[in-house]
Amino acid sequence: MNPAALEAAMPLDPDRAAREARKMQRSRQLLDAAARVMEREGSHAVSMQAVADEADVSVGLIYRYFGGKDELLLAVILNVLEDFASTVPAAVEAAGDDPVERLAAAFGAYCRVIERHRHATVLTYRESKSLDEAGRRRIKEYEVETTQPLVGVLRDGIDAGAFRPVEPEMVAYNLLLVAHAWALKHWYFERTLSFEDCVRNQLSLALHGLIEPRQRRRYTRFLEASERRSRPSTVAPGS
Amino acid sequence: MNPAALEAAMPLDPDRAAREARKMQRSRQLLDAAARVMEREGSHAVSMQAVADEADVSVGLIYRYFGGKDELLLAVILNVLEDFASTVPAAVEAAGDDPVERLAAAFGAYCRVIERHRHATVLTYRESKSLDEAGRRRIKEYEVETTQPLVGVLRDGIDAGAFRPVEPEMVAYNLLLVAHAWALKHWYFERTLSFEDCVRNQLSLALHGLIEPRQRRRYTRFLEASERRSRPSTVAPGS
DNA sequence: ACGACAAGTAAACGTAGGTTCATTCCCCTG
DNA sequence: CAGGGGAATGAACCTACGTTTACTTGTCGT
Repeated sequence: MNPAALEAAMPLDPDRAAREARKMQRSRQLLDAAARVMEREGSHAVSMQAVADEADVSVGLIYRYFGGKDELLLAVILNVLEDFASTVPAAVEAAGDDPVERLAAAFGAYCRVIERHRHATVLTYRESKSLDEAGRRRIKEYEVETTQPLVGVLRDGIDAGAFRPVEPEMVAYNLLLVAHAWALKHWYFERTLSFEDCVRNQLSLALHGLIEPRQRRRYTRFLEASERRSRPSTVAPGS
Repeated sequence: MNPAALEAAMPLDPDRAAREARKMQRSRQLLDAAARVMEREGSHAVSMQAVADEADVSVGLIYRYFGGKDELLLAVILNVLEDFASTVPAAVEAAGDDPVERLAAAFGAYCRVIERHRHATVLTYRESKSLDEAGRRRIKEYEVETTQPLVGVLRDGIDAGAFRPVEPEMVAYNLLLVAHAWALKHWYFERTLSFEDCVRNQLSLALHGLIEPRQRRRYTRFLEASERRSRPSTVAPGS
């Protein structure tokens, strides 16, 4: 019997419950501190001391809540993935039945999670090396899982004739990558685009490659965003 | 007067030249060893000892050729970028005048460089933190520079009326990202795709979003690759 | 008020790994 | 053969950091 099962067996103890709650709160605090510290000094690797300082606690305390640095790191990363898992499907459901609307909602939600956890996202790429094989597997599997809403939306859209018959898994992962790009290449994109503009442009670009040509006219509002504002000069287009 | 200038002033000294050549050779050897060692034990951070062992030299020797670990890392990364800078423009030139052909050549060349240096590429994401600000800036600027061929091809294609009027910088960077994805998410893509198939699919997908609708019919050979082989089952497409 | 137990602290420890340096090796010239 | 100088070695050094642990503080029931 694991602790969780035991707790479920006796849900009445208020003392136990209160302590659990405070423990959760502390965990969150530490997690947030860890996320924040890598936001500030993005260049150095994250040291336990730095996390402790950020959270205004002592180093030793972290070890009461997390088994070690690996576990803390893993927790930060999983925290992001949980945000995907709870946010994206909800956004899709709220978007109605139209496949394009649903895809737009899913992608938008995905991007917004990234924006919320921008630095934790790059952490996934930077520090996943220091995790053991089990941790890495867990992250990979969870990441694949978070793309399932996108895959579903794409598949439905294809079956409904709104999208071209592409490989949904591949396209979904491409969308994931483009979303990650906002975190990974932030120094590049922020030079010319705001977050919202970036999302709109990327979505428009993707939809141009996805939507079945005959359906185009119904979705012009999604498709216009990525066009350049200035016309391409006076050169005659007929080559 | 720096050493290079001095050497240029007396190009006749064969002794000096021979030494320079041997020095270069050793540098390459160490660089290759560094690249290889992170290929083998991809998970751990790369230790100087490991690099030394791989190159069959002593640790101390590395410091005769590189100022320290940072410099070695930077050299490995710049080495990849140099490959882009020398390979991609050549491929574009060899591709003729057609904008789509040129883009396909540029993207293909880009991807092939990534494949050649797959592990060094993920290194760029993983370890760039341990570089100083100057090193990181250098990498960023060089990276932007390597996308210029793509930007040029896109811009020309737009002016020629072959591509839709998109933002060339953004699309170019998306292509770069999709190419990097082969290295970053190799564990995912390799499950279902060979390298060549992946490149073809990605290119096809991108072109579907790029090519001016009226020009489509001329480029069907590029556009078919990303279609699913099996028809989407017997579900009636009319929703 | 007083033990008892959880919550929290900070100094000490251990070690991995980057860097240095005294020494040895090797080749070339006189 | 001698000796000089660059190439190469690897053991010793040093620092940073993850982890442990002996200790202090706070809280609660009786």
